[in-house]
Amino acid sequence: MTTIHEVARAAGVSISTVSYALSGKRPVSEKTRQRIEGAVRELGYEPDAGARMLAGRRTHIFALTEPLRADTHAPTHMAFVLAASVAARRQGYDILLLTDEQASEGMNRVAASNLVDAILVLDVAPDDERAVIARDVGTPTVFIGVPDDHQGLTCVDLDFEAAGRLAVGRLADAGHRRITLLGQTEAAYRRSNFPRRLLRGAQDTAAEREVVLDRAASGATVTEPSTVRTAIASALDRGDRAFVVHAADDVHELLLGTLEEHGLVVGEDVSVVSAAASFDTSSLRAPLDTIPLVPQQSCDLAVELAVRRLDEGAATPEIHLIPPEYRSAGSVAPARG
Amino acid sequence: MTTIHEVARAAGVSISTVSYALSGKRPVSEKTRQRIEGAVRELGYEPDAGARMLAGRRTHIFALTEPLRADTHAPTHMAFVLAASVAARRQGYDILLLTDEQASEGMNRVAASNLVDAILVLDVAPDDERAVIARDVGTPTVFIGVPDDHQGLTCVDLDFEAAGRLAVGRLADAGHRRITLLGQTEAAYRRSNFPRRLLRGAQDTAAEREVVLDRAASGATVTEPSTVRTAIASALDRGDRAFVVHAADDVHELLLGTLEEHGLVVGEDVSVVSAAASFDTSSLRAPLDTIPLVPQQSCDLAVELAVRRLDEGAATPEIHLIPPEYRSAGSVAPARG
DNA sequence: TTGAAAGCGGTACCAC
DNA sequence: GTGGTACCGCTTTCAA
Repeated sequence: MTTIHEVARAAGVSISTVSYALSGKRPVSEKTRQRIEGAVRELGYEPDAGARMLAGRRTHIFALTEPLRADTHAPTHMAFVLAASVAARRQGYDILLLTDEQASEGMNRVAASNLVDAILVLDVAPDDERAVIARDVGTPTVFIGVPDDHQGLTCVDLDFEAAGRLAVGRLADAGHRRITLLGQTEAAYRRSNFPRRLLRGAQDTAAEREVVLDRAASGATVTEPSTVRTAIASALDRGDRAFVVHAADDVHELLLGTLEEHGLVVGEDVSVVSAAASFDTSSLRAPLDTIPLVPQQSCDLAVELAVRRLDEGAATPEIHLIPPEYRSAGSVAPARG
Repeated sequence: MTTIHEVARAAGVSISTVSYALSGKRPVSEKTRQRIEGAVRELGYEPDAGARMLAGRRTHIFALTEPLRADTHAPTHMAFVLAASVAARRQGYDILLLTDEQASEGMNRVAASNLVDAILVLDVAPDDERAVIARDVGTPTVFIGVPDDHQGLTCVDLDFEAAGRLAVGRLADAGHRRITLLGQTEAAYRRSNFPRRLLRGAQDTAAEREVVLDRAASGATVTEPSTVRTAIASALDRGDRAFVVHAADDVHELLLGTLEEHGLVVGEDVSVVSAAASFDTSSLRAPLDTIPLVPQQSCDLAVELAVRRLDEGAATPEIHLIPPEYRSAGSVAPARG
């Protein structure tokens, strides 16, 4: 194992100079810096993690807690884990996983042992027990998602309410007076609060714009194709020709397939807006207007907030809602007659 | 922050006694142990991770590398990550995530900086570049999966070949002379080697037992419902009444759905065996004979091997293939006519 | 059965 | 611009 002493000797300088050359916390003459960097490369030096943690006050590790409930949508979840990991690495941090029971219990453990510099919280539930823990661990914690009681917490999330308003607003703009919100499973509305937030936004705008908002869940706990098809058929019977979809990719496929079966062309006979989808909607059979949920965006911000808190000391905890963005793809048509 | 000194003072002993009382590496009288444990609990003492890493030679962290290719099956992958995490925790280890580019690059980094005690490798490709890295990092590495060139590596995996043999064997036992293997996507056969291993086992036994083995892939890169349906219809036309399924849950559903549409009852008119499924087959519309792939089993073994290597020094690298287990559920019927 | 003390490999202060 | 060195908090010899 190469130590900083060997690097110092090889470069003919003291260990403190090596340390400063690498951290940049003190100016080092160009020449000696070059020599040090040469020695580092030649010896394949990498600072010992344990020593760095002990001497410095940074571990360069973030914890990522994820309960992984049985009904977690795996692809979306993986996208968030990946995004968090990428965001952390960009700032020089590694991710330590706290899954399952460890999601809560582990928070205290890693905080008490100074294993991590900050904690990122995924898969946030309305009554998330991690909110309580976050308030009294001394470790900076950032929620990616917003629990009902978010007092004193730092949270990052897409502004789902604004997304709901935006989706309904655009359809209302196109002249639609009846809109169906094809939403998440019923279980999701109970388990998380972001579906409700989107719904509220949609309802508010519907009321303002005086349009009727019909609702259709995509199933009880998992997507039920027959339920979805029936719900869509009913909507069409009612005369609805505008849909806001806030659901997984398979529900999108089901909607587009069912509309096709009914001989309706998206962007002509019917209008569809996909809201807060975390997957790539461009792989669907028809291009859809989208208000995307970009995991990387949330995670980048979360990491940035954590880093800022570490660098600048205590910051005001607050909710950071990312404004939704509307991407047109021609799936919204003017209402007819 | 509570340190070992404070605990020592509170218990009226020296810090070394505290250390030994907690690690158990030296006998400590019952009385003093009680006092120390009391102090620990009262002060909420948790050893500093950095100090432990530096002084001891253990970080109590395992790295978990997962490239997360675009076509990774998210639910299965998540099951493995969770299983690895649980297995590691049971032995007192935390999991550090190395995703994406870090999957390879990170291995060297965490090894050189002594951030982890061992590395677990997920989502193994036939020509996995991590095999090369594993051979020359000084850190014990265990593959969950088997790359083509596994010389000098420690690998853990289900014995897919045996699983293939077992599945075909049972169907042959039931008198079937034509069997269709409804397999993975074509991309999967290129990207991983476990589908090929299962296929080879199936083919071997088919040859031995003189049964015809037909093949049907479930799609090019992702499941294509129409492709699957067509393939099943062809198989039925050919007179095949026995299926081995080695694919994701949606393919299982498609098979069962299509058989139903054809008026065939599983366990009576047709026989179906699900091989190496990592999901819960009991939630399918019909109970299926299963040769399960249990992530927890592989991960427990992988962690055990890693721990053993740390405790006992170098061990012989070798391939550990977990014998498949056949679980009957009445979905295999005697062949007719 | 217990204690004292020498490191582990860095960081960052204090001098020069 | 550079070097010396006192820690950081724990593990583990060595001694009693």
